[in-house]
Amino acid sequence: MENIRDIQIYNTLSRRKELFKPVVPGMVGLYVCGPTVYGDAHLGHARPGITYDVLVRLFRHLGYKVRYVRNITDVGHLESDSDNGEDKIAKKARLEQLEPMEVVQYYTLRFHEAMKKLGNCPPSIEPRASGHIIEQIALVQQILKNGYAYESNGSVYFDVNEYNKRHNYGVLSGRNLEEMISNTRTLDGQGDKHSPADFALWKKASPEHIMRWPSPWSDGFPGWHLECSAMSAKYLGEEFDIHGGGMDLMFPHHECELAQNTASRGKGGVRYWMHNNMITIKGQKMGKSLGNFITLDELFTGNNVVLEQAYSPMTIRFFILQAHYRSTLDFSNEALQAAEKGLKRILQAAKDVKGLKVAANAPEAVSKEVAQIKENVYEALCDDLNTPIALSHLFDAVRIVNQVKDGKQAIGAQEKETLEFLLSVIVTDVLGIAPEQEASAADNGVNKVMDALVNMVLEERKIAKANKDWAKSDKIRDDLKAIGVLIKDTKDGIEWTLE
RNA sequence: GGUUCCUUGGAUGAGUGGCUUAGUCAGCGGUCUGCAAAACCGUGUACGGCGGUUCGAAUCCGCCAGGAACCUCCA
Repeated sequence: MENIRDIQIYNTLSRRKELFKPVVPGMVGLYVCGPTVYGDAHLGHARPGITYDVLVRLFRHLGYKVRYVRNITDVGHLESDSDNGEDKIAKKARLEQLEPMEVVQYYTLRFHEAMKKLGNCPPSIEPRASGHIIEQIALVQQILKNGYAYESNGSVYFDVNEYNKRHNYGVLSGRNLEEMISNTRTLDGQGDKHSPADFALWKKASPEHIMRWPSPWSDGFPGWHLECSAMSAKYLGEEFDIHGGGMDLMFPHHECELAQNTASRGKGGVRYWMHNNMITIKGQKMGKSLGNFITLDELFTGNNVVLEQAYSPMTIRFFILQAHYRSTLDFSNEALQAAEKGLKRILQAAKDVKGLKVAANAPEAVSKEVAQIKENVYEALCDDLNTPIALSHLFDAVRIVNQVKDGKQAIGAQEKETLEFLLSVIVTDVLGIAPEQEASAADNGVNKVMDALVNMVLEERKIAKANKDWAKSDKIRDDLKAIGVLIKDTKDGIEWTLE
């Protein structure tokens, strides 16, 4: 456990990096917008999952106590903001002839599974919108009471113009209200709204709408933006540290959330807004609208025409960590394949570092370099979560490990300890990069038998080699390779790994 | 149309006034090896174009070109 040190975080509100100062010393409250569960998670969903996971891991590593809240949106998220916009969950349920909550349950479990495979820690609290209707109604009442909302035909809308008289609607996303209104695409009227910029806090349900709850205004359902305001305040308090999410949520979702917070309790409630950038494919955003997304399951199995092969969850994680979270990251087979090899290299070194021989004393240059690498890694991570730079320094550590392994460099016990720390604690605990979980065969004895068999075959090969029977020796190597056993002849003997 | 952002070598992707202009992958040369694999060492005409500011710019400013995101749902 390291001591708490300064962390810089880029705050969307100020558009610059700021020194992180928690509301309560030593504690971090983090709220991240989770998925709307009406479909399988795709590569794009992996990004916030991994980004905020590393943030949480870093804070914890540095000694902070973190409460990580990530919601599940299971109601209120409409296909469009027009009056006939259908609820995403309800639509899926109708199409599949399922109960909406069956849809929610199914995709929530699939989401959890994918996040787990990617090595993400589960959130401390994972609240659902449908479980917080009471809190959301109370929030609407408070906003009404404060004069920033109006009821219209059973629905309640946020009065953006009224709000903007005293506050600034648009601070977060950097736009101004007049421009927004003048640029609003003309829909066929605006229904019950007073202004096109207004957004729904509560919507009256049409007769066929199944997901509905009683409220003072109508049987209906909460607006999409409401859940995050209600649940973040409930679990993290009216003022908390960090709110994260994808850049595409900045407007309108986060802008509205901020307005709701301010309208109900007089302050925005969030100290640092963090936004991760998008994953692109051929330069375009991967997303539902363009239909150009690849689901995580497809990536893990290779089952998608654009994929040349399957990519392991850790490869995906490594791929994402090799780019800074505020940059776009372009998907391609080539890039994933590069990530796969880089990952393998770092994991191999993480394994090798444990067996390194230690010299009585190390050259001063190496000693200094190793210490410097550790410092550099921390500096990068604490500089707005610069994982690509942190990884580049970790590869310096990898190089030293390999040099020592090859007998071309000497290190002392102290250096070895630091290298081990970097490649286990930092790589595994902080970045969450761990060797892939072996198949479930791990404990049923199959592995023991496998070990014994491979070793027997290798013994044969050793004899062949001793007799300079290269044909036989190579055949054994090729045959083993065909079933996925890779052989390396090293000066310390033969090593083998499963592909 | 409005707002904002981006354009770095073969691919990916950091950096952001000068310092060695990361790293990963690929390529090339070498070491090691029976060969291979791995590893190590060496190796890269890179900063969209044109101007300007500056002693000095890929980094700041302006214009141009190309691309993207948001403005409707999206992580």
